[in-house]
Amino acid sequence: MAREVYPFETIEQRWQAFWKERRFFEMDESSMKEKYYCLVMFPYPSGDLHVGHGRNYIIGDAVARYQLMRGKNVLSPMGWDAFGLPAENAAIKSKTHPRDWTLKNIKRMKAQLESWGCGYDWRREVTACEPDYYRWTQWVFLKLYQKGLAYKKMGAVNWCPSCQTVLANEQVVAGSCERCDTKVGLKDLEQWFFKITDYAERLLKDLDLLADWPERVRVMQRNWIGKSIGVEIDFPVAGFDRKLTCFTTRVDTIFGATYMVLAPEHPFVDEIIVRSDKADRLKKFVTEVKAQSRIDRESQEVEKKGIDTGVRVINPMNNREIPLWLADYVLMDYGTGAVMAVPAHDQRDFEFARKYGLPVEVVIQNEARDLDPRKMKEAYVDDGYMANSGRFSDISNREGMESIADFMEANHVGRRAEHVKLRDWLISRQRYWGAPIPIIYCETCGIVPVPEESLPVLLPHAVDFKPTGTSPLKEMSEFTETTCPRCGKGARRETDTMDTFVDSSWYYLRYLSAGDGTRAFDIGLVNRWLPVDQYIGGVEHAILHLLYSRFITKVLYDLGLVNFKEPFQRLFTQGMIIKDGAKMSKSKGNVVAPDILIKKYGTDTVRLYTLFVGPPEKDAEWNDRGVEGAFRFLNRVWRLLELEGEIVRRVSADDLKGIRHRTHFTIKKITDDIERGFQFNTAISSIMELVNELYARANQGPAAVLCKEAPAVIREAIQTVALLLSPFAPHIAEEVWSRIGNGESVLETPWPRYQQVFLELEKITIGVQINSKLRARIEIDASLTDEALKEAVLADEKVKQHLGDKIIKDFFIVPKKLVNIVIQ
RNA sequence: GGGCAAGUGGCGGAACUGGCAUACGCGAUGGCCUUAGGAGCCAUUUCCUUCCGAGGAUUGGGGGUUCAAAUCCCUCCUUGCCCACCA
Repeated sequence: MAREVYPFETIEQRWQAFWKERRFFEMDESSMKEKYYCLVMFPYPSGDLHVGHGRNYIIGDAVARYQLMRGKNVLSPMGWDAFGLPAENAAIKSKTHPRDWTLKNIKRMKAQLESWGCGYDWRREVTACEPDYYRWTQWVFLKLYQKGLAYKKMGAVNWCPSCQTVLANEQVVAGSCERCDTKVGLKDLEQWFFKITDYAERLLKDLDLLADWPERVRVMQRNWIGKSIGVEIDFPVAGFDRKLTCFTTRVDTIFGATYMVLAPEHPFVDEIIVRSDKADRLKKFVTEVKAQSRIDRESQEVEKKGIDTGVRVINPMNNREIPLWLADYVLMDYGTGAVMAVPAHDQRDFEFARKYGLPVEVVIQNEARDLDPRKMKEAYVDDGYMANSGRFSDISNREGMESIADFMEANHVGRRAEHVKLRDWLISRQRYWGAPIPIIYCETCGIVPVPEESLPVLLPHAVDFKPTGTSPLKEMSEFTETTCPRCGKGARRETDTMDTFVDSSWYYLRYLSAGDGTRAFDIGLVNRWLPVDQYIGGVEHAILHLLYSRFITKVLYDLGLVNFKEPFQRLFTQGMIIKDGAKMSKSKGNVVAPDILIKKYGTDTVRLYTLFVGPPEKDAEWNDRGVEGAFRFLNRVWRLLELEGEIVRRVSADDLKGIRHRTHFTIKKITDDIERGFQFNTAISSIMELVNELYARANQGPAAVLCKEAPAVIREAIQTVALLLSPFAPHIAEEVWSRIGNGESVLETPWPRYQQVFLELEKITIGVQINSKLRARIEIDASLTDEALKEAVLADEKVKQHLGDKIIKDFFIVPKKLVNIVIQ
């Protein structure tokens, strides 16, 4: 049996064609209107999109449509983060070329985006794996190279000894290679890095400029950069003519240092081994630690282990000799790779000292001054008073920190220093499917950058994939063999490609100049359109992508190529869509495909439900029954067209006041909800309330007298429903508007404005509390004075009943809301 | 272990600056319409008690501030996310 539902299919097709034909989403460079750059994070083209992905694009589209109606010149572009590992995996598995696989997915996903009714300026589409894009990614690399911000050094990578291949962290499953199950180790390789640490301070400080970013994202970035303030201390090594420097944030505990620990990778370790009588045991220890994969090394499960080197270092504060150990818990790439261990006041040192029987000495006392190393079960890490610290004893440890630092600087045994956790950005990938690093190695000239005019370094198309995942570029002489741009002699090309995060760290600039074969971006255009007014994407990119983009922007700023310091003015991170308690994924089999739902209920329903399901910044559970609810609502909206006359015949003068109030209240509410952080869920619920009120009027008895104003007021209400609904359910909104509105398209109609006079009511209902308990509700004139209000409340029968003859102690009035009568 | 969120009906969630808790939707129940209802419309729906007037309880638990607390403070519990040997 056919259900009587609104003809969503024809409506949606018609309006999508109309928008395209009228080019509503093509940004007009010559327009004098205020610009609005609405950017949704460009997707990795992995194949089918599900409703969880859809949330991202639907939010972005709703924002773009709202801003168009606010009269802005909106730029809403879309592109593809098209390089990356999955394409290579697919190539190996199904014998397709990564490019074919990627372009096929792009085609499919583009069709899905269009079926959602999302409007983009497709003239500006960018595809990161195409030469006209990655040519400029290579150009960005050269800019960093010229500034000394791209450099080569040894770096450790996950290595599968059986496949002879570098593995990404995600290819290491429980310490073993995902393909052949061999135990994965670390291997040092020459790698390209970007010197992001040079920008750590600015990346940290400029977070203050990003007041419109979610606080939690700023906190995550701050923690990731991880600045700590402390002191670098030089410890002379007994019997060696050298010092070991360690960094500490707790210089106040220096008198309690009972041993020092080096990372096994520390360069001094080799010197020790050469002169040690237990060289074999030390070598064995170092080898064991180095054999651990990164995952194992950083796992908390594995117990810390260490070994005494026999060497002793001298504490510069008290000239005491303490033993030097090696331990796997000290990392070479943080601080100096050497740690002074204070077991009494650091939990990790405490556990290590207890395990190996090293002394524990209290140098910070608690309030009760009763800390005793023999009785301690854990380290005392709080503030306290200096103890056993020579002339620094008895002052507070905070004071001690400063005094000791001053002393060290004066006596040249240490200095104040800052360290950051942030590491330089390793951009080399031993992969095929990425932008080739534009570098040439020449026997005579050394490392030579490819000249800008020779870009792009093209990725060869005809390649042969090994099942092990080894990059095929290495063995392609037609790629590797070249001539040196400097001396003309034979030379060899770099075969590493760039991390895909490089591609995505500048794409928002390319949209302004997509297709321009002469430059990466037009400086004038970029400076006019950036920073992005609203960036929208998943919180999983809160750290890396956003940090790298900020970094690249700052580098371009320093090069005078852009005039803004931050690329993204406002950031919105939407929550995930959950199904059956878990994130949607193919492997879990809980994916909700949008195509079926769109076919059954139409795009507007899917869009409306997606926005209604919950606050967009939070995770939300998908419920197919809820989709039906959204569909019911849109059908109710549709039927307003035929109910209009009925409502007009049934409304009284009072009803009209109520409807007009509700109409204008809804305009205000929705505008506030959108402006105040995209609260689409409550915005939609208030449209539902307006529609519900119109239905209530349609179902009551006919009015005694026909109101002259009725047709205009009811028409205004229905038109308002269409306009307010249009960012969320644009197709039905257009259809309703075109049938009863005054123009062709809602997109050419200004966003409605509310009138203050209609927001104010003559009669209001207030709650009456007696001793904070609600006892009555009374209707009063809104204009009543406090005195008159009090009188009216006390005259109410129900109130009188509850008051009895009790004495009124206090009478609180909350204007237009409630009163609270306090009695004995 | 650290950091950040969050805990409200059977469910998703609302409540803006401390001011009528549970808007809106889902589900459920009843009615109307109907040959039929998996359409539509209407009504009820936090829980307990009820003589049907109403009364009492309620925002993870406990305590506090206040005329007034989901909201502020203290404390405990639970869940989720991110980071994690960071010296």
